[in-house]
Amino acid sequence: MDTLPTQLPLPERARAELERLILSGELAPGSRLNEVALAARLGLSRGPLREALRGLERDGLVTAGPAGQGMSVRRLEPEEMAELYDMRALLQGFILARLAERRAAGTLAPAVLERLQAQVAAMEADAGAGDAAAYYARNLDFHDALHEAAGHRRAATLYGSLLKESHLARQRSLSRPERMRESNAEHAAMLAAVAEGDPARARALGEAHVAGGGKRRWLESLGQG
Amino acid sequence: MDTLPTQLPLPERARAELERLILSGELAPGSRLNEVALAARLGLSRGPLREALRGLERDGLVTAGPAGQGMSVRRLEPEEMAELYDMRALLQGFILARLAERRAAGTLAPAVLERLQAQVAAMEADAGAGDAAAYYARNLDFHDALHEAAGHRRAATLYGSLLKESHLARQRSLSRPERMRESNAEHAAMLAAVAEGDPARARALGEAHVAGGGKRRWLESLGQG
DNA sequence: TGCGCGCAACCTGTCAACAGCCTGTTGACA
DNA sequence: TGTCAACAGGCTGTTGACAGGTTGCGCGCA
Repeated sequence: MDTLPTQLPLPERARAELERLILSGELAPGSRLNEVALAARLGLSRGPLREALRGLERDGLVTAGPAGQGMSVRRLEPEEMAELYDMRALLQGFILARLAERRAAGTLAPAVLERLQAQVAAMEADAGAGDAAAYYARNLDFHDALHEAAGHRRAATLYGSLLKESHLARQRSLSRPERMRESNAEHAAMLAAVAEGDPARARALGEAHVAGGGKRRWLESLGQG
Repeated sequence: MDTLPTQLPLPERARAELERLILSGELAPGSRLNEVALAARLGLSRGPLREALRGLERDGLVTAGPAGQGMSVRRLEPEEMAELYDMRALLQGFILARLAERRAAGTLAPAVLERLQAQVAAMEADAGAGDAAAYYARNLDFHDALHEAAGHRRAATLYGSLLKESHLARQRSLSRPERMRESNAEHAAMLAAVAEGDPARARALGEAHVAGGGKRRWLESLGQG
C-alpha cells in the first residue's frame, strides 16, 4: 500500500484530502459521497472518514441529506454565493480599516506597508505581461499578507473559511488582463488609503474591492456563462 | 435505560446535548473530555460521539490537543473574546444597514418594523420592572427578529455561531437595570435609523450596540469580576 | 529524603462487523 | 402497457473490540 504512516491523525488527513478533492472539482458539487468507496480511495476506515465529513459539513463544503441518505458535496446556489460575497466584503473592509487605524496610530511597521506595496507593483507587472497564473498566486499571497498585517486572527480565519466555501463554485473571472489591472488598481487605492491612515476610506475601498469588484465581476462572468 | 429512540441521528443528538452541557457550564472550559465516560453519559457509543465532537471543534466549542491527548472544552482567552465582539459588531452593523436599505427601498413591510418597535417597548417595560430574565429572553427574540427581517441567511447563521461561541465565557453584564435601559435605548436608536431609511447611521449604531455597548459592558464586568 | 526509572492502567486512534433502512429492479396483475 | 408490490442489493448508522501511546504511580537507588 502507499499509505506511509503520516504523523497527522487520520481524520485531519482525510479532511485535507477531501477538501482538495472537492475544491479541485474532482468531487463535483451535488455528487453523493459513498462512504465505503471514499474510505477505500483514501486508504482508511469509515470511522475517521465520517469524522472528517462532519468537519467539512460545518465548513459548508458537504451537506447531510435526510437520515439514511448520507452526505453530498454542497451545491452552492447563486444567492448563497452572493451572500458569501457580502460577508467577505464586510471582512475585507474591516481588515483594511484596521490597517489604516494601525497606520494612523503608528503601530504598523513601515516595512510591512512597503512590502504590501511591492506586492501590488509585482502584480502590476504580472498583469502587464498577461501572466494570469502568476497574478492569481500573488493575489492570494497579497490578501494573506493583508490579513496578517491587520493582526486580527478571527477576521483572518473567518475570511479564509468563507473564501474556501466560495471556491465551491469555481469561477475564473480574473483571466482577462483588463480585469487584473482593474482589480490591482483597487489594491493600490486600498493601500493608499491605509498609508494615509484613513480608516473610513480604507474600509469603503476594501468592501468595494470584494462587493463592487469581485462580486460584480462574478455576476458579469455569470452573464457570459 | 432512558434513551427513548429519538428520530434524530445520534451524532446530531449528541451535538445538541454536548452544546447544552458546555454552554450551561456543566462541562467547564479547559476540562478534558473523556470519550468513554461521555459516551456512557449520553447513552451512545464512541463513534457518533467523536463525530459530534468534530462538529463542535469546527464551531470553536471544543479544541483537539496534540495527537493522543483527546479533546477539551475550549477556554476562551480575553483577546479571543474581544475579537468575537469585533466580528459580531461587524455583522450587527451589516444587518442594520440592510434593514435601513430595505426600508428606504420600500421592501420592508411596515408591520415588521412595527413589531420590532413593539418588542423594544416591551423590553422597556421589563427594564422598568427590573425583570432581568424577561428582558434577557426578549432581547434574544428581538435580535432573532432583526436577523430574520434583514433577510440575509448567511449573516444570521454567522452571527448565531459567533454568539454561541462567545457564550463559552458566560457573562451576566445585563443584570443591572441601568444597563438594560442603556442597551434598550440603543435598540430604539437603531430602529429609528432604520425607520428613517438611513443605512449609514443604522450601521454605525448597530456596530456600536455590540462593540461600544456589549463589549464595553463586558470589559467593565471584567474589571468588577 | 529526593530523584529517576519502570510498570501498569487508562485512554485515544482505528478498524471490522452487524442491523436497519432506503433504493432500484423485477415480476405480476389490472 | 402501465402500475403497484415484493424482493434483493447496497448503503448508512452504530457498535464492540484491538493496538499503540500517554500518564500517573510506586518502587528502588543515590
